[in-house]
Amino acid sequence: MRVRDLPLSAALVSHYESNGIEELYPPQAAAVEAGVAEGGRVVAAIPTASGKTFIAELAMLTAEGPALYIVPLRALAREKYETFDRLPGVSVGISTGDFDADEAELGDHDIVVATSEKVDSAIRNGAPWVERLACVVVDEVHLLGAPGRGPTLEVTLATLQRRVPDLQLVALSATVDNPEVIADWLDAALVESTWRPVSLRTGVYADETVEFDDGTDLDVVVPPTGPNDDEATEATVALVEDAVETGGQCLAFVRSRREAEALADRLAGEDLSPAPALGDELDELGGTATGRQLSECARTGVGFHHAGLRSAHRVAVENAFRDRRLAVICATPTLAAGVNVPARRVVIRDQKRYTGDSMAWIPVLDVHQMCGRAGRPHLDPFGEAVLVGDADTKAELFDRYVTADAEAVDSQFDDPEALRTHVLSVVASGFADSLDGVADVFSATYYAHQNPSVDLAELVADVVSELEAMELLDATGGTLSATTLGAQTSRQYVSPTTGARIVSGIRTIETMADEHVTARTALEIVCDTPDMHDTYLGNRERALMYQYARSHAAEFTTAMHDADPFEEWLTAVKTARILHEWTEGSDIEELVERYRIGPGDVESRVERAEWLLGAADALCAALDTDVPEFREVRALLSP
DNA sequence: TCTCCGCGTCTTTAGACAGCATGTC
DNA sequence: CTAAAGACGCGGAGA
Repeated sequence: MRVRDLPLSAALVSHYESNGIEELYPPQAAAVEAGVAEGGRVVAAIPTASGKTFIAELAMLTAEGPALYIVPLRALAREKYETFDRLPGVSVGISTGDFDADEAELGDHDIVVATSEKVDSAIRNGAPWVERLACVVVDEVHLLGAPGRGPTLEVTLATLQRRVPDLQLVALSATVDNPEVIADWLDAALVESTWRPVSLRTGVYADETVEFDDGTDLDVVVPPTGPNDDEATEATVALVEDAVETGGQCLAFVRSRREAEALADRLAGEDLSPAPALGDELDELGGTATGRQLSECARTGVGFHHAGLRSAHRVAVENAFRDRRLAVICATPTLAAGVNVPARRVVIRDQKRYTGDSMAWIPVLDVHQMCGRAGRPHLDPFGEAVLVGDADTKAELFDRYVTADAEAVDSQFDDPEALRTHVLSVVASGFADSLDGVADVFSATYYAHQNPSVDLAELVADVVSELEAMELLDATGGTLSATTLGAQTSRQYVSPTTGARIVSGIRTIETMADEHVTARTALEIVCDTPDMHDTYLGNRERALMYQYARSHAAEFTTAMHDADPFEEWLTAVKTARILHEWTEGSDIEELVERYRIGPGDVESRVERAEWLLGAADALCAALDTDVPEFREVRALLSP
């Protein structure tokens, strides 16, 4: 099947042909046969880089009306926006939390790219463009199974389907174990394939040999390891060097941020592919110890990448790798699911990760996503993924990751926090005003599809009484309605728990002496909510933080003897302290040194605090009171 | 007396979505 | 079902 045979305009056909796309890949042809270009609903469970984007474009370009492309990450939204924006005669809009697009004109575009939360929020707040959609494409639908964010996606899709009856839905998934269940839920045809444009061989390293799944072998010379050398690290170094020496780029995945940096330092000593100019450019992005370490490594062609990096540094590393100025990136799993950064070879040194109480195997799906980064279409003759093991683990790694299928995608909707959030939002946005009404909305979720025997009304009833106790919902006379607080909580897009915590904080403030209400008070409230990320509190800092908490006890809305659990509250105090020092003029470098967090962590917490302080201000209005500190601190956060 | 090494113990551990309203130029 | 590696600190041996 050829591009020119598709129902596309001449301009589009020549755009594709001039980019070397003439003949459809087999999965793309299968999607066309399943009807993507004629308004048909399709779920495509196919590997990364096998032409998913083209399938999406086909659906959106042939749909008779505006299209929405839903992604899980802002960085991905920007990447797709740029891709779609290159299509001739197509107007593209973008809507994410950090990107201020003018809402009013969103409906005028042919394609809108948005994160799933942004779409959820738009639906809740009655954005008019939602009703006019003809086509919705969901990227990475397998995230339906992600705790925390999966429920948002399934409610969003359930609501979209109800509000726009003839909507064309196209869902793109990684290869998972139960794509047919997702397809069945969405009433879509399933296209399943493992075909890739660049062949990929996956193997396990042990004893100086990589044994691949296609029966081939690769010998690697690993210099004898000294007493202080880690065997897996030395093997990783050898595998990386081998890839670079034969003209390929390499991604190395490790367990933690610190190890990503350590491996980069180790590889920098090998002087693989000098790029001094890149080091200078990175230096210009501003100095923190992490930034300087990065630029030093980059001079030798080695980069590292993790969420502790400021986003400007992350983007610079991704771009430098794409431009082939970096030969290697040592990364945590950030790079596995983010923007497109393909390499000739992927080396996965660590396959276990700390999960809060013990070391657990990384999910098969995650490892497959990392492996999927191997092989650049049009640039590499093949891709290789290597799991580093040893004689003892080789067989297990093969069974667990090379031969095995990825996990099934299971709904996480019955998580209490998710249920509270969505019951509140359904009522607050006026989609239902009774138990049965809410249950009816939920009957279209993936959860209901997977658990047909669960009594949704019963599930909802429990949640409703919780929300009543939190003063967010009113259920008198059997009719459900959101209280002013509940409406504001839903509109501000904070979780019910966060809303209730802020409200109780505001009430405590009203009982406090004026001189005790300070910036610290506002920050303590906002940092003590589940919507603010925790900041690790080290053992050594604990005593100091305890002292700090005591000396400012009068300013906090939580009495120390009431804090429960105390450790969690002390963690919130640490975050509040960091943010407070930020508002007082400390720069990232000082904070990073003082509190042992990454530059990127400071950045992300400042961002969230802005959002939550805004929500707190809005909740004040709903309570008919005013705490100017919320606005004042917020203004100080963003210089 | 200073330095360095060996060894036992302590510390730390991936990622990252989201809001708004009202008037004014 | 399930931890593991690096940093740190201390004591002792050697220069």
